[in-house]
Amino acid sequence: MLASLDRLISYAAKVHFIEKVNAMKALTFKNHSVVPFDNGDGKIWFTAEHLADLLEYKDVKQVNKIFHRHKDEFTENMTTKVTVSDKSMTYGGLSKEVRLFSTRGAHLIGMVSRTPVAKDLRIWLLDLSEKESGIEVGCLEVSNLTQLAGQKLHDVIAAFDKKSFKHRGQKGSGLLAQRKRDIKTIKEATKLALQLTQIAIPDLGVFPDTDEDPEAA
DNA sequence: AAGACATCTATCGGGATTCC
DNA sequence: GGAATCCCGATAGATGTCTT
Repeated sequence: MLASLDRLISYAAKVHFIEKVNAMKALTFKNHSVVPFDNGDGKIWFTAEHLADLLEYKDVKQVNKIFHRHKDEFTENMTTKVTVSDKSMTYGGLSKEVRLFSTRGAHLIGMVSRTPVAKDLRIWLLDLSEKESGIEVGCLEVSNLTQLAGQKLHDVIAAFDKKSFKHRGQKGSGLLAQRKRDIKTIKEATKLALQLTQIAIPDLGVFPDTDEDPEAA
């Protein structure tokens, strides 16, 4: 009895946590609120169900119908199929395959859809796509650092390192090579910064193959 | 150039079937 | 059992032609 109560509380806590996380990630279009599918790659993915809701289709199947009519127009980064654990796609249960659409894929669905809201949805998706792809890690111009001084100089390097790790330091992101170049730049910048601020430079050693969180350091 | 009309094309939506 | 896929009739929207 107590054990099952324990499980119930634990489950309720998980559900509450998931709902809070989802609420934070929810995207709103008109009076529709959708939580993008977390495919583990940091990108925004919509399920056919999401798109059917956004396009105000009565039948969820319409999105898949549209996709199959135009499947030759979709590239790999526009749509993918994943296996999820259950309908909530977040917690336990049976597994099933679900088709996902990226913001570009969703936009293409919107292009061929003729529902009254399709036009507005296309604009919304374009904005979303721009925001998604507009992640600006920026660049660290070592030569420009001489114009900065003191703490400001170190702040700029730390900010760049943080952004670089966040957007390029994740496994599977395909950007680890860029992250290594960033680390090299950060080393140079740090060396220069320390010279400018007249502090002795410790030996930074060889860069590891696996990246570490600059926050954790 | 703009409006009216006819024709064509693609989508919608419901139902049936297939597949995992 | 449910998602994916296929089929088909109705129809909205696109396109081309003609007239003013």
